[in-house]
Amino acid sequence: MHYWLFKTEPRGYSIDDLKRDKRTLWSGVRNYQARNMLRDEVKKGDVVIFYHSSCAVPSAVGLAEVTRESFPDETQFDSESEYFDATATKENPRWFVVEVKFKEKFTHEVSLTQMRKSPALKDFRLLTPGNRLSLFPLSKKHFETIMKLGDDHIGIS
DNA sequence: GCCAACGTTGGC
DNA sequence: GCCAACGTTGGC
Repeated sequence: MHYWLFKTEPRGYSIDDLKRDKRTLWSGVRNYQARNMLRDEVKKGDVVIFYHSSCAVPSAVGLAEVTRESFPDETQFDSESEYFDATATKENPRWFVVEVKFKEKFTHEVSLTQMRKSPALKDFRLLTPGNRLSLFPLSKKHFETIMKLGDDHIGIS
């Protein structure tokens, strides 16, 4: 079992949207490094931290679980879609999706600022300059540290 | 809106 | 294969 962080812009698709939908296909990934991980390494049962980016308070906001491993992203074949890719074919698809289901929305979100302050997250990928990958794996240690930052906040606010 | 840090594209 | 130009991401 592996841990992942998936970035999303809440204006586009938020943890509340996932909570409402229960399940969703993680479509629209159009970066080769992210694609390769999505296609080859994200496995059923893996745990996903949902991260809101490009918003007022960038934060880890909840958890999801992978319920289906990679298969072709239909949006690449849809000329109406913003994710359409004219070079992709059904026989040779270029982009992939996984399915995730909602697990929980954090009572206390863990902000990027909060994470930067944690010594245990010094080498966390999200915090390294220029990190632009929309998804990446994280260690159990980092996962547990983030969960603890949320727990520790209880009673302080 | 600014800008750093990328990734992608395309001419050569 | 190099690299300049351009586009995108995403925090601030």
